[in-house]
Amino acid sequence: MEPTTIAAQLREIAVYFDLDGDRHRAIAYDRAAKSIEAAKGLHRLLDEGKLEELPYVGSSIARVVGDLARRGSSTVLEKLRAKWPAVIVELAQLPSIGVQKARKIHEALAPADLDAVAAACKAHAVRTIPGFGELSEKKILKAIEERRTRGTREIHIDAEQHANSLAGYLRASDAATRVEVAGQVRRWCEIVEHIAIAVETEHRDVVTDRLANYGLITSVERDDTVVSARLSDGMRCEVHFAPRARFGWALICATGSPEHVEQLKSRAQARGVDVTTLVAPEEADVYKALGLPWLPPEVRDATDELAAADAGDDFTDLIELADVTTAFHCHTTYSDGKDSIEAMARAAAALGMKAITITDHSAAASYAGGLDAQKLRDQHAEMAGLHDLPVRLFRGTEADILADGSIDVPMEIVPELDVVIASVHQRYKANEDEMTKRLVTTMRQPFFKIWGHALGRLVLRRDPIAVRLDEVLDAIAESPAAIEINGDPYRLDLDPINARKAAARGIPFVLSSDAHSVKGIEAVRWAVAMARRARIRKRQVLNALPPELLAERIRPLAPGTAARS
DNA sequence: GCCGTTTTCGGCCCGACTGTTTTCAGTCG
Repeated sequence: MEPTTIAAQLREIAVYFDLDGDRHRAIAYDRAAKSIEAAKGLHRLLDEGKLEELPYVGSSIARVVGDLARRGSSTVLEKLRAKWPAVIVELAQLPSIGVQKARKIHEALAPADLDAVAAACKAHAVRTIPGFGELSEKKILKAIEERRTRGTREIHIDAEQHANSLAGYLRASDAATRVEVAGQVRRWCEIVEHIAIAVETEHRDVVTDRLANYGLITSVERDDTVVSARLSDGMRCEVHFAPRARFGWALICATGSPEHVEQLKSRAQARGVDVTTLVAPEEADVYKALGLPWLPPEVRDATDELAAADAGDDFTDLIELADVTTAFHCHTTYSDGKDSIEAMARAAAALGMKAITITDHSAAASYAGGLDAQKLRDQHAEMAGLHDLPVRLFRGTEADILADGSIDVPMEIVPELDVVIASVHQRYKANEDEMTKRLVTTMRQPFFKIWGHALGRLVLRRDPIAVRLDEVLDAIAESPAAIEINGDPYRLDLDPINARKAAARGIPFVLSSDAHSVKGIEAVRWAVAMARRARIRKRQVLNALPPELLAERIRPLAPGTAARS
């Protein structure tokens, strides 16, 4: 079981102790949850019996964590769940409702579930409880309705952990011969609305019983072929079951998108194929029966993938992680990174990279300890002194795009740089006209630059900047420039839909990690996934080139070009 | 339940904000 899953259950236990009125014990579990999440190598600590070395983890919580990790639940949690109705915990986890309000509602109305709470709000029964009024009723109703329609939403990295954790738990069942994570996680959607898992089994009831015992599951609805469950944080979870002969179709259905599946059904009907009875243990067997090549999950978005396949595109030349030669957009201790140049370089090599671009912040990014020309030259001096590194080093900068569209890098130092990334870090809220003009100006700068985390969004946390993107893309297409697909799992920027627009203009890409630590370099896998969703091929990705060719393509000034000031 | 001692039991963050009140309880970061 993954650390985040264990932490979620510790937090659930905290809610119960809060309900019991044991505030301090609740805080202890909350703190332990945070500690478990932050722990490095939790399972190693567990195996070595060293859990209690973690802050806020004592002998009691260590035992609970051990139980959760080994068998997916703990007697403490089971007893507390038996004592308190699920509706209280669900209520307490709604926004603006906490443990106290949840308890008051339960004491006054004893609702069976959230639907009953919603009904009570509509009947104006909640406002009769001391401390509640008209506004509270409206807020609660809204929160319940939002949860019902949307469930909870998670960014990909979080949903992936939840899904892997649940899949691992189901794999331990002897009755499950194959378990695959499917759904939006498998399609690398930036926002995941529900988790989906496909299970190959001849004994569906056995696996369903095991599912119901998973520590994070609060309710299970059994259907014919799909079991729908609710995780304690509100996330919906679908498990698709099929025997071996039908697993291919089950995995396709579980993966989606729903529209893609509908298109396949129509196609099957037109061809007189019954996909539900077809003997097809693998997805490829189903696609083959429909006259199609196996389609990567990333392109199953019901835009034009079937038409493209019919026209001969089998998507085998989409960019892959193994194609990436150069760890792009990496920060070091010179600005706001956590690790040294050498450590970053060795980490890139360990991931199979042949080169790394060191691109610390520029002077305007004072909050991040940005480098001025002198510090940049100091950094270059250190790089020149690093011998016997397993990768080639590129000297770069992630320069701020200033309000007037100029790039915060002194012109006299541009010829000394191997690469310039230009990003917006300030004045995010400029209006659409200003932002468009600013970025068009930036892109038309006469030297080669890469537009970093283009729209500045943080998934589910910050909206993209206001800009007429088409105008900026047109400017890039006519200028020495490329676009970054930033793999930081909180950014994922430029997004796949807009990246397709850029790709259609022939604009080249770099796939970066925006790493601020050695671990951060691995985030390039999200950049690759976003690029695959945008149907980007290996030939369109600059850092899939061998480093010596990459160097020529990204050098800010062509050899012999004088720097202009 | 954890922590840190005044070493084996007492203390555990707090202020802004909101909605409900008429002086405060509860949530959130």
